[in-house]
Formats: sequence, C-alpha cells, structure tokens
Amino acid sequence: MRSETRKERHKQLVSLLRDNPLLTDEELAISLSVSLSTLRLDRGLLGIPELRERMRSMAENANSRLRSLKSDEVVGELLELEPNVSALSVLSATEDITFRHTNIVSDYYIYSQAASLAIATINEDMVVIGAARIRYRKPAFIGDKILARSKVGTFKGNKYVVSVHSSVDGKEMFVARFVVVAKNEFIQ
Amino acid sequence: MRSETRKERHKQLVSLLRDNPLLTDEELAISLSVSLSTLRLDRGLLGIPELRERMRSMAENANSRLRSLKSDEVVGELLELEPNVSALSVLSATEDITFRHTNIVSDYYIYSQAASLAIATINEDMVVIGAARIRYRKPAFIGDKILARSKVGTFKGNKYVVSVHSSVDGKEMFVARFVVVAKNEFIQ
DNA sequence: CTGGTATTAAGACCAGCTACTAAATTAGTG
DNA sequence: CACTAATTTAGTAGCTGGTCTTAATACCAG
Repeated sequence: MRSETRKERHKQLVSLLRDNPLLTDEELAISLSVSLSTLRLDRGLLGIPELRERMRSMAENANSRLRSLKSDEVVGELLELEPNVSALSVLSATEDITFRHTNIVSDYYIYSQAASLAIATINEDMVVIGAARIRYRKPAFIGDKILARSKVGTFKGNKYVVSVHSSVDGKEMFVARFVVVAKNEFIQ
Repeated sequence: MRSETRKERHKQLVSLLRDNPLLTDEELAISLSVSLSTLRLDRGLLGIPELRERMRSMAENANSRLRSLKSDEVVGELLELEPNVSALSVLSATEDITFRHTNIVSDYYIYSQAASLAIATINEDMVVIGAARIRYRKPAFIGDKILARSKVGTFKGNKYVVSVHSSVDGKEMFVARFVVVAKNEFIQ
C-alpha cells in the first residue's frame, strides 16, 4: 500500500479547494497533474461534492452570511426602529462569529451589532461613529440570541449620544455609549 | 400593444428572483405559468443571467466577505510584536471593508484591527476585551494603509490596559484604550 | 384580411459533471 | 523474475440547466 503520493495529493486537493472552492475538476486535475478520472475518483473518496454543488451551498448561505456581516448595513436583524429614539436588533451566534475556535462570540461582532444599531437609530443620510465607551460584562456563546437595544440620549447639533445594551436571556452582556456624528456634507 | 401582461410578468419575475435567486428557469416558468421559451425570452430582455451565473456570483462574494473579517483572528497583518509591551499591524483598505458603498472604511474594521492587535499584544493563552474607550478622529478611505500601534500601559493581576493608535500617512485617525482581561480558567 | 407583437415549439449545442466499465500502469511481495 | 493487488487512466452514455437559432402559432387592432 504505497499510497503516500495519493495521501499527499488528497491534502493538496483539500488545500486547493480551501483557497478557491470554485475550481472545476479540469483545473484541479491540471494543478495536481493527474487525469480527470483520477481527480474525480479522489474527490469521490474525500466526499467532496462537484463544483455546482459547492457553488449552490455557498450561494445558499451567502445569503445568511450576507445578512449577518454587512448585508445592508446592520449586523444582526433589525426588529424595531423608532427613528431618533430607539431600536432593537437580534444577532444569532453561529460558529462563524466565534473567537479562535472557542464557543465564545468574538467581540468584533458584538461591537459591530451595537455600532450598526446605533447608526441605524439615527435618521440622517450619512452617519458615523465618532467615539465610544464600551464594556463587555459577560461572554456570549454559540447558540445565544443577542438582543441589542439602543436609546438616543442627548443630541447637540450633529452629535447624538446613543447608548446600547446587549443581553442574552435577559442578562446584560455588553453596554456601550456611542457618540454618533451626522455628516451633512458628503465627504469625498 | 397588449404587453400589460408581459410587464406585469416581468415585475413578478424580478420579485420572485429577489426572494429566491436560486430558482431554475423551469420553476420560474411554472410559477408564472408560461412556457420555458417565454421565460427565457423574458429573462433575456431583463438582462438577468442564468441560474448558474447567479450562483457563481453569489458564491464569489460570499468568499471575499468571509475572508475579510475574521480571516484568522488578527484583522490586518501583524508586523511587529514584543509580547506584553507593544505591537504593530497594518490593514489595507479595500473596497469590501467600506461603509455603505462609500469610499470610507467602516468603523467595524478599524475597531477590529485595534482590538485584535490589543489581544495579540498580550502574551497569555486566553484573552478577551473587557472594556474600551475609543475615538475616531478622521475617516480612512479605500487605498489607505492603516497602521495600528499598541502599547501596554499598566497591568494589575489579570487586567492589562492597552492603548492603540491607528494612523494613515502619519496622521492619527483613531485612538483607543482597551482593558484586556486574561482568563486563566477556560470558560465553558 | 393583413401586419405586428407575443408566445411557444423544436433542434442543435455546450459545460461540467455522474455512473459505469474496462484497460493500462505501477508498486510490492514471494 | 513473475504474479497480484492497488492505482491510474480512458472511454462511453446520460443528466441538468442552460445557450442560440429558426420556425410555427395565437392574438389583436386597424
């Protein structure tokens, strides 16, 4: 059983597809300098679906991923919005927003949910975060539904103070106070 | 010109695909109760690409989006690291980290670069952000190279204060002061 | 009835596969 | 060295979800 070369090739195949899942069998075969037949056999052995399947599944959760990260602008799903007063969003903690292969939700996402909610709350064309004070009280884990609630406090001119409280199961997990700035001139 | 029905159908077609871009021509034709030919003609007239094209493009930018935030853990590229003292990272502003189709880099990424740098600076197994004060001084634009420099200030027990200054072309753009907490016990 | 628009049908072709069969090649062992 | 088993390659037919082209048909107005 001299299948060292094959094992090696399998590793390379996996790695090629990790870098670019949109390669056809032909391209893969050429990269690994084997025949189409061999490549298809390998792909079968490794249980890797055909290109079209891979595209399909990526396209499918491109949707959900889109929705979570940048979609339109809000990270999380906007549930309520009373412009310039308050808003509510929820973010479901899935594996791909966790921190270093743990079960803990990465702070980036908690921040992003809160910051985008703060921005969404303000009813102006162009709004950016100017400053913030944030505190993480507890971690959130895979499976948690993170509810973020924003409230507009004082505002002066083009600056609003928006506070955001994020909680899981009613327990406060994160608090922030953002200074949000509305830009009337369109920069650049 | 009895094309009222056709116009109506075109609207429905667009709306069907907006709801679910992964429908085949056959499914669409049935939904709209026309023949395959008609449906393909319509799709052509509206300049809508075939299913596989739609999948491909969705799959493509599912990719780039994934790759951009999270990548591994550090947002940006780590250039220097003196553990528990200071560190330096750079983030190149590309189109996919911008805010609302503008040229301005989204605050999420600036925060993420700074926070991950602060964490990377601390030489402990498990480290999370406990609190932060941050200020955005100027926006950053597509093409900018954002340099973030961290410095560890005081530390007491398992809490470190890490300050991060991010700049573009030597001009300070963002400042933050993080309280970083090292967790010795592995939570969960 | 004629003409124009809209719809449908029919046929040939393509990419990127699957599934299967069969032959050729390459080790590895006695 | 010959033999066997694993591995690789080749080749065929068939599928999906299209493309593109040409031709036939339905509909409706003037």
